[in-house]
Amino acid sequence: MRKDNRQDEADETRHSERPTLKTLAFMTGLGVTTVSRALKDAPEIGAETRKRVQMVARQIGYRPNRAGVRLRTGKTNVISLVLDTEEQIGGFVSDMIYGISEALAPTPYHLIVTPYSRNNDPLEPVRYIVETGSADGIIISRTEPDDKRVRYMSEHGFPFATHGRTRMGIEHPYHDFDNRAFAAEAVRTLAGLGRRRLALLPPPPNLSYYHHMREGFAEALAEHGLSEIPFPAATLDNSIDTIRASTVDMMRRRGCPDGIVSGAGGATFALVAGIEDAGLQLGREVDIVSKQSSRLLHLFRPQIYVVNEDVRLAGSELAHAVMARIAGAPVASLQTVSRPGTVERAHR
Amino acid sequence: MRKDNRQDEADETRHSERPTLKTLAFMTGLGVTTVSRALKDAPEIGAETRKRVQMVARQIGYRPNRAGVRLRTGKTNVISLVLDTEEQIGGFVSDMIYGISEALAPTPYHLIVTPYSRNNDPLEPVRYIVETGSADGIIISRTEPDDKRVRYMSEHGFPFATHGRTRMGIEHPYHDFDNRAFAAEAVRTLAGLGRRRLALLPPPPNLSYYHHMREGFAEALAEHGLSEIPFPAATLDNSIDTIRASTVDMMRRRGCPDGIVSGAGGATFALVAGIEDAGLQLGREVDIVSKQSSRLLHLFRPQIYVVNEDVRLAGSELAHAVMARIAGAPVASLQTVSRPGTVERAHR
DNA sequence: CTGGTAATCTGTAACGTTTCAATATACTTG
DNA sequence: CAAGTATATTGAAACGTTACAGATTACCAG
Repeated sequence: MRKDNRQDEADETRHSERPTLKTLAFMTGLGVTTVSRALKDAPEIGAETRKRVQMVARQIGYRPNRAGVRLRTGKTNVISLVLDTEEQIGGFVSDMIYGISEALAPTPYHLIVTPYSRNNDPLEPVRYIVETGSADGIIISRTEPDDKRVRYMSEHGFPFATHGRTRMGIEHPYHDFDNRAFAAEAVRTLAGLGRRRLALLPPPPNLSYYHHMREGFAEALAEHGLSEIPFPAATLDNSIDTIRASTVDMMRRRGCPDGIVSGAGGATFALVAGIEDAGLQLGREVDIVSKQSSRLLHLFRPQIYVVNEDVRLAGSELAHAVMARIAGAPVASLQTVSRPGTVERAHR
Repeated sequence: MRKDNRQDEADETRHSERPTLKTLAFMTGLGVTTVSRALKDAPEIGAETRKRVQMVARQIGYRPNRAGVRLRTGKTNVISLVLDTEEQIGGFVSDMIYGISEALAPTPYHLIVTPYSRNNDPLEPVRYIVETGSADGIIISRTEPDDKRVRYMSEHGFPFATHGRTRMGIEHPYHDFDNRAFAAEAVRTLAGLGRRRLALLPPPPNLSYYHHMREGFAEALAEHGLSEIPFPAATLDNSIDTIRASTVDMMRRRGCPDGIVSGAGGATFALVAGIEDAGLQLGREVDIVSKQSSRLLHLFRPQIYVVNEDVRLAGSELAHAVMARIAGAPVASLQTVSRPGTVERAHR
């Protein structure tokens, strides 16, 4: 008395429905278990059977039901990108997403975007994902030297990768741009132009790369015996108007900087506007070296010196890192830092 | 002989595990079915029981298991945003995502990003989602007047919303920016400045809003008795270099335009660079009216006249539209067009 | 009282998958 | 040839949820 009989036949009739293991089992005359195993190349399945099953599966376009797998195994095949919704000007989010997508495309993983507002607790979305198991891995950005989220995910053994490094004695996968090298190189460039009094427009001081950038800046400053003019209360996170006003303010003082290093392309727009508001001219009274992820700065003002950051690459690296981590790869192999390219200027 | 007894007790012990309906059933002393129904306010559940269950559920932080729901009901609680990965310069993707996220945040829906390469068939990702049922609804952009994807989803009764309208006799939810009004208003502005020979930098001609923009452009041109100078083979999709080169080419000819309408902020950067390459000056020999989604154009060149498009709003509208469609709302109520704001210029 | 009906509540099955323990078959080996 | 063993295959159970068809109780009309 095979009660399955009834169902197999029913299965046969529902033509338009999506094929399941049961469908395959019926078609091949095998049991569901065998089919399941054959599809994942289990060793205890006969070579011929395996081939036969896989062939039929491909023919009828079988795709494992994600909900079924997820329910049974807990594996979601989802990578979650956790983002803050307070748009940074000219943000690099789209590039990051494209990079991740690119890496995920040939895999069974899907990308889901989990937002949080910067005024809320950044740990919250992470905790939600870990507690509900709604993803297999997480990618975060805006990493801090001592990062709650990193600690939390580490303690819970949850796979993740960070855009940016930490300094908390926890080893974890990351990808980072070498902001130290960038800042140092930027200062050297300005020194080479004869600039002596430099200012830095840095990221907010709670973020890891603030420190890297500052270190590189300070290091090269000392190296060339230059001095720093402090930027009054402005960071890359501020609005265009804030940065612009802050810049005007700074540039109107006596002893204003003759060289500025900017950590992001969007902010540099505001920076330049401020400089010009103050009646100064780029390449004359001041020079700027700026990082950028888009390619617009050279069009904006050809006098700007530019270092490109490939955020798309970062996204791709991060995606590969989380996946490898999920697969159990050792952390040490999943930490990459991309060196900045050379400082470029528009060739007109 | 209640075989469940064993399991209920086991359930009781696994403290750290995530609560399920069974956990709730055990705690309240009710059956799993009752609990399930109580949580969704089914009418056949006693008022007191309902309250009791919901209270306990809230206390212990019960969250329905998505895989369970999905497997049983087919409901994924996922909205998929289908994107092409060929980055348009200064693309608005991040804004769109933020807008969608915003709308989805207070709902059980998650956002998943499904990319496709522009050289591949754009129908493919859509078909994948529909066939595998991996989302409850889809949002697409780069809508064409006769759009395969729209036809496909319509025929399959799959909920979706498009960024941009179609002209194929199929009613469906959409959100669009009134590009016709934008172009017309842009032309009027240029006419008001005494410009007589206008060029349009349009989107690629296969997209719907190409036609809208062209119509508005042509209409206002006729209205003021102005003439069009054709833009040689450039669209908003082209690279910076292409647009720039194309612009130089155009501006060096006799009878070059004295006014240009540009459909996107990113392209306008290239456009301006081209104009200046040709030795012309903005506000003197030429004026530009450009749409933008970021706020950078005024910083770039204060002479540019700008119309802002709120892509974040678009995202939010689209998300609401799909969700409403999923819930069965009539299509007619889910079609919105946002009117452009006034043409602005930097006030220095 | 009897029989009916509304109001509450409940067990079972099913969604598609994988894991476990078991079975059937063929092949060695002493 | 008995007994063990490797090979190939299998059904049942479980993951967490909801739909279905019953069950139990209380109440009311006749």
